Amino acid sequence: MEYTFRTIEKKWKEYWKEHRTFSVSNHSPKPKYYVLDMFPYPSGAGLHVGHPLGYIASDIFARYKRLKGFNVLHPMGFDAFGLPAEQYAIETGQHPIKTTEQNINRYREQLDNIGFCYDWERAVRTSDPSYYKWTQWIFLKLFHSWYDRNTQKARPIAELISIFEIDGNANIPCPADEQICLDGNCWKGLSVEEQRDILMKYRLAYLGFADVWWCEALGTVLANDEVVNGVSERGGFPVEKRRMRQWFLRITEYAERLLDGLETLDWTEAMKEMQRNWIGKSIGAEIKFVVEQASDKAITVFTTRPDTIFGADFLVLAPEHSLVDDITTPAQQSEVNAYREYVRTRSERERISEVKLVSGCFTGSFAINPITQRPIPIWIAEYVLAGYGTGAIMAVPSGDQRDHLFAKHFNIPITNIFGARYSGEEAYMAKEGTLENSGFLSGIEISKAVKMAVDAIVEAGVGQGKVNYRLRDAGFSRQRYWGEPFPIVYKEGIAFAIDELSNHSIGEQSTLPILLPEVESYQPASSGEGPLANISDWVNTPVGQRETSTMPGYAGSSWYFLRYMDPQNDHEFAGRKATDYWREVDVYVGGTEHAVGHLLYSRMWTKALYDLGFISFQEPFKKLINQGMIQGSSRFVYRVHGTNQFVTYSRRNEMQVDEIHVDVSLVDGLLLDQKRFKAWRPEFANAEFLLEDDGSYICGVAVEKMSKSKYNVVNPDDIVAQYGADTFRMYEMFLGPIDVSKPWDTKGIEGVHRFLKKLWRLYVDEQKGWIVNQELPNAQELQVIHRTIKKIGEDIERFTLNTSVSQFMICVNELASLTCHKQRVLEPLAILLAPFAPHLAEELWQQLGHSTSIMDASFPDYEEKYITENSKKYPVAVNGKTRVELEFPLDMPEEMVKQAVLSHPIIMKWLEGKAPKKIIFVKGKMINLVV
RNA sequence: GCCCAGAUGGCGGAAUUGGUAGACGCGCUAGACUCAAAAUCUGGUUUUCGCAAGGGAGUGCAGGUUCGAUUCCUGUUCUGGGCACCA
Repeated sequence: MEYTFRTIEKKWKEYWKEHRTFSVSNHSPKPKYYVLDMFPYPSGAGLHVGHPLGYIASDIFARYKRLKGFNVLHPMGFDAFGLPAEQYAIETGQHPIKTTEQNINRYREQLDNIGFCYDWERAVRTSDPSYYKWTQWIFLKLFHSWYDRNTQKARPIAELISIFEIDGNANIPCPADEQICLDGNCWKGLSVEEQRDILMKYRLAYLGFADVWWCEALGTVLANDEVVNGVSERGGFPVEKRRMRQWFLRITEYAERLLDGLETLDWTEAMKEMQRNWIGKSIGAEIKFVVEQASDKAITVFTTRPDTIFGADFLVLAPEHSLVDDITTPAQQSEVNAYREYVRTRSERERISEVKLVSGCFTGSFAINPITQRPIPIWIAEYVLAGYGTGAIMAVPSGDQRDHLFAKHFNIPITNIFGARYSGEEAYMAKEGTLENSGFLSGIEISKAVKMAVDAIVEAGVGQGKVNYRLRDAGFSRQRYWGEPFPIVYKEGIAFAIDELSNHSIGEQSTLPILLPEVESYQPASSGEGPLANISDWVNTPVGQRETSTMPGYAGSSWYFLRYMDPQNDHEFAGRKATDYWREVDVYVGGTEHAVGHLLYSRMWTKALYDLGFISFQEPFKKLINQGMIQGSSRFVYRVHGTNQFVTYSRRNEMQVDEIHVDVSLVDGLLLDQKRFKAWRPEFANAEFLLEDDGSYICGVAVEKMSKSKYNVVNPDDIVAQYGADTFRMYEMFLGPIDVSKPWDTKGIEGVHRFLKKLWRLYVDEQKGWIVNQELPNAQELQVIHRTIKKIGEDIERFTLNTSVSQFMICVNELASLTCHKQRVLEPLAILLAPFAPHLAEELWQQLGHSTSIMDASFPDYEEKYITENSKKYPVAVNGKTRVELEFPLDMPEEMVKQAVLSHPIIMKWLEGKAPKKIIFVKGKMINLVV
């Protein structure tokens, strides 16, 4: 009997489905374990072999945990809202619901093909009204909440109103505008409009303004992705920034907790570091500079180096800064206007990464340095961003390279406050040494001067110490169709949540979910609003207009892990019993590209839901496993320029050639199938070949991203059809460590396939059939299997699954050479294999005489006594170079070992009669003689 | 530009805590079985000098620490990911 993987895999897939083997209950006496994959966006291209890498790893882990006695939640779903589906709709007129449905079905088939143990009964898709109802619901909770800095938690906005009615905002500074100051009476005297305006400045989901890419020619707002080299990707039209009213999430209030929470997480240090840098906490000071010509106007700068205030030679404002208009002198007005026009065409990335080109513009005004009383010029420049700090800096050219380049370029005189350490050529950026030429700070160590400077600033009443975060509030509006509609209606321009208005007054669509309406066209509205603005029946309600933006992609993905816990619940986003049972995700597997987006937003949503009392934990993902990418391995043919002749790899330099991607399926290793190549595309039908001496055509190779256009995409379905899902799963793991990128090479899969066939032959003989016997294993066999049990268990715990596959190979090679067919060895081996090659393991398990799924077996324990060796073959080195291997019992006294080593002829030869200076003996490791 | 990773044979990779560099597999190669092929099995395979025994070099590059460095430190080059509206 051969290893007939097709029959076996089909049989067990049907068995699992029929017996609901992977259906998970929220009630179990077993301890819980939650294993989650980052859910996919179902693109039209389907899955390629790179996508399932992480899914296979987490599937192995989930199955392992189940064998270890846990009740394992391992769900999958789809992040189904997004730009590509909408783009496709614009191009083809097909409704995103339809194309998304098709794509999801395709993904589902491809995933099922690989034999994952997902509980599909729990599947979610973010574009389902039954799902986005709760995305909208959470948005409303954020809208109805504010962040209490005193208790460091979110609270209902109703409680804020109660406080305002008594004390005003005396103890609750406004996060959006610290100038706002009111007492209880003052609050009560405000109009509803004024009150709501102030409340908006406290809400966790709030309306503000942000710059978006506007493309006049396309009449639409573009995503960063759709802007390439300063023009629209579609059509190449000019784009510019336009300020629009947008929803935001006040994630900045959570900055400190997001930072602190990292300490409790089992994530890689690199991942935590990226989040820390993104949050970007910096400690410094805000300093107020009064404008010389208009003493009622002041510019507040944020600096991390208040100690350098004596070296401040000019101020730089972001070109968008609200004071620019006020301070620009008539003489400079046209230059300032022109410069601001230019900046509107620049992306933030370009603005901050530009190093060669220094640009800026003088406003004509001067500001008074509040400590030195010296007037200094006020400039605007693109390297200062409106959204960071106060949108204004004090430039210290002798202490900051950026400022230094600027001063040199515009011939602004530089004050040296570092003496000889400032070269005049480059700024002195180090925070060591003493300050000079700095008034009362002269001669003071920089480390001490920072605090002294802040004290002086506070004393002078011109500023204060300040902690600043690079983190910005998260833009939450998209001028798009394919996303969650907002449950918001504008009544005379004021935003109301639908639950603040009576059902009657809004008319239809007055309760959650606010359904995404059908549209005629996916083109944006003329105003720059999204396509929803075109549906006047939907937009207009008896009380006012609905919000026409939709929510961004990360809305649905910020909380989906909670929905899996209780996916059918139609009166809560997830029942408290369910969330209390499953709690946070124990292991989350996904790519590092989500390091700061999705992973930060999910953390914030979790904290907000925790604060508001809806869940009992405040971090969503306890342990994070990063998964690398599988790259494509492209193949090239070389066409002689201007002809239809193709020259083989080794001769390509003999003539002028064009390198052309050739479909990898037409190539076996490097060998081109010439016949199929001719049939591939009409223009190659009459191709002629200039071949190697042996008549073969050898292709060129490059490792690139897997993509359709490079003809290097490998579909898992094809691999599964040819080798089986079990081989595919093990091969993906065998390729290398989970977290690094590596190229796909179909050729290599045969080794893994051979291994599974070899393993099969331990159990089944081609002629005799089932050959497992009941003999007792000997010491060697016990050592092999117990070593394997140990290694596989440790590897899975550490997610080093590539070495597990190696260990399986070693184990099978050894058992084969021992001709071991003993049930007591092969039964535990089948269980070890179950997470990796589940179909095959089930088949073996059944034939071993079991009537239930192998998933209900227990992972075997190893016994140290079968593994331990009592002697060690020591490498013996002289001066670090290994000269001989000598075997000694592990319990042999050190002195005796040394004696034996010294009297060994090879060692004596290397010692040349000299006595070694030192003998290093590391028990169980090595011996080194130093001469 | 900034932040975070990575670099080891012809290829994917192993070396878990500073202790035999190249496990395991691919590829290549020699052989067994076969009329032949497939499948399977056995041996060889970092490189260099050498008939061999044996020696030299070697983990991107340049230094350093150490009895000993793929592993730690400093600098540097290249590649990948992210940089706030791709998901």
